Amino acid sequence: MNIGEIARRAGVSRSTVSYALSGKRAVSEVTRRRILRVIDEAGYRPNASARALAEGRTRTIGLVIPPAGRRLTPIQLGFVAGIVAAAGRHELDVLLSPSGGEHDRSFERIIEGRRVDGVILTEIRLRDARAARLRDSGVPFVSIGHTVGAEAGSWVDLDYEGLAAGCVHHLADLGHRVIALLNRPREFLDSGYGPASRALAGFTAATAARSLDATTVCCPDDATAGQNRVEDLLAARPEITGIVTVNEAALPGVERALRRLGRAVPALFSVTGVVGRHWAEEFHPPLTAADVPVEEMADRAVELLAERISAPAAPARHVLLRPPISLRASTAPPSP
Amino acid sequence: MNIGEIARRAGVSRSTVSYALSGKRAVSEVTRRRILRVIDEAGYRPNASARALAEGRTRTIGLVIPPAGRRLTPIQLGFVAGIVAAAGRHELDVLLSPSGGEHDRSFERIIEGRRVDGVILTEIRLRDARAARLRDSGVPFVSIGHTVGAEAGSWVDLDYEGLAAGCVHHLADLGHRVIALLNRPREFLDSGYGPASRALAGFTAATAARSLDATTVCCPDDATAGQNRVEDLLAARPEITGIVTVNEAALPGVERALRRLGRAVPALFSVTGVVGRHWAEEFHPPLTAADVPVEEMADRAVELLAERISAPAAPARHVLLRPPISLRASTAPPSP
DNA sequence: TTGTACGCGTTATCAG
DNA sequence: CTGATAACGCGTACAA
Repeated sequence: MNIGEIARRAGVSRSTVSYALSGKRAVSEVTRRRILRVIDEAGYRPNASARALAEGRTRTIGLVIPPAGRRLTPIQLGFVAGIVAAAGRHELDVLLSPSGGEHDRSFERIIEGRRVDGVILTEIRLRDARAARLRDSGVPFVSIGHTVGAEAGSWVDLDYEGLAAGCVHHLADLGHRVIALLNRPREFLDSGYGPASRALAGFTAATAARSLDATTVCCPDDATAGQNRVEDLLAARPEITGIVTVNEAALPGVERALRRLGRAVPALFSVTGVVGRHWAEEFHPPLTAADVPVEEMADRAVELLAERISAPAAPARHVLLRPPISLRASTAPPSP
Repeated sequence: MNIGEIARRAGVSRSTVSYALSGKRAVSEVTRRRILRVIDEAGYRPNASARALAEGRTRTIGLVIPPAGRRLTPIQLGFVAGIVAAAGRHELDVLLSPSGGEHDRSFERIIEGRRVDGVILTEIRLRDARAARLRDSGVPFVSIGHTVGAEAGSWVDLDYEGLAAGCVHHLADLGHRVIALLNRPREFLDSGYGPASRALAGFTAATAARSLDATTVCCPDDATAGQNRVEDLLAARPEITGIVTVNEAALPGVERALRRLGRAVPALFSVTGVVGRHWAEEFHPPLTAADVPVEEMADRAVELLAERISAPAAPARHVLLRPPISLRASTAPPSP
């Protein structure tokens, strides 16, 4: 069933059928009703490919995520779910592209074939080949996360610098004097991954401002590494009384390490940081932390992208979110 | 840049350009080279929408996942990542549709607009409105998971019945006489969710066959619930020496409950089951369990779908996987 | 208020 | 071996 057949059955031209459906041109009420009845009887739906071709837009956005090899974290999963939901509210479908490096097949297919009206990039790096590619090709895009010098593109990000500093101040206010930062993996820091480097900057600046004794350590994104790092850290520096972490995947290991070392939380040891709400709630005791507002970030990213698609010439917009630290039960004054 | 312009610059017809690219008709070497050079210079890429229209296929598959409200488990995330990767190997893109209930916007958009050549359904239910809808509309589909009476469609599934039985036999062989099944949430069982009901059936049959004292309990998909369920279970029936679980999200809670109750694993208590490898490895001690072969299931699902797309009339195929139980460190003979 | 023509890429067909 | 043409299916600028 196609629009021509509907037109034939309704005794009108194809354009009249199209206008009756879109309302972009006046169609007499009688004609419109007749057309709609025929459409209803025939169960006609416009073909998306033909529509995309004629309109010059696909009503689809691309969502670029790290390839399957690198394990997706629950936060990234949250972005995917949130973006798909938000896109649905804008009547947009989502094409998933697992692309990391330079010339990625699925990424190229999507861009070159103009399969999408815009792209959302996640896990953006300092020099991001995908962002450069999108700029060159003129496809509107928004990134979740930003890098310095990326002012040209729109982005949504978390103020890791301010949040890490906020955590430091919280611990300092409670009376902690010797604290540590449990950061993301070393490679992430080295490759200029924003959250890792900005958390480090915020932590360093705030501990200096409060004259705290500060240690920082990188940690792979898994529980075993988290356990090892914390055990090593407290063996080397037993005087540490609190940890700020931005590595949520390490949390179960942090919990285990502290238990094994007899550092009861929060009586003898405080833990805080920036993590997904799920992880904060699963921690024992529940973690006092800035919850990553995954859904809000996804919403804003889609919103920004929808804007850039409809007005590509408008100036880029930047959204830097700074959620509050949710007081739960993992921080307290240090034991004397 | 379009194919007509390429044809003009190369001094050939549009069809020759197309044939030179696809190889579906012989084109002289000289002409072909000239065309390819022009294409290269102009940076021409066929428009995917126009190609989809002409070919009558989109080179895209739909992946239907539970909506964002219901938390996605790491296994589901694994399916998404695995399917996207496998689809990429078939030169297929993936359109994500978070759809659960009856009339879901994004699902309808995808099906009615013929935006996809086929669909992969996950989290399939006993009477699945989406499966019925796909059957009616004639869109090829494959489901991950199956229900009785769904013989008409192709599917890939895990033999939860055999796997649960295998876990029971493993515990029975070690000498356990009183064991329990920690199942998925009660609503899942009630709504005819296959893995939950088949695990229950396999567990029940095997414990009966081995004359074991068996208890079964449902458990919401989270750690806190897991802890509560296990604590309640062992308070009511302290003689239980082993647990079979198909609820991976509950595992961190299971670990906590056993520790609190002083049931050292595996010396005093055994734990086994069917869970994603990641969860098995994060458990302390590492969990002896049948690892859900997420990647293989994703591969097979895409493969089956590719077959159904190319030969829709061919009979449906069913793949029932039964991975081995990986011996790690969480089971041992019961203490005397 | 309605109809016509165009654009997009692939492919079958007919004609060289 | 190559070219020309039409059809696929839609939205929409433009003409009537």
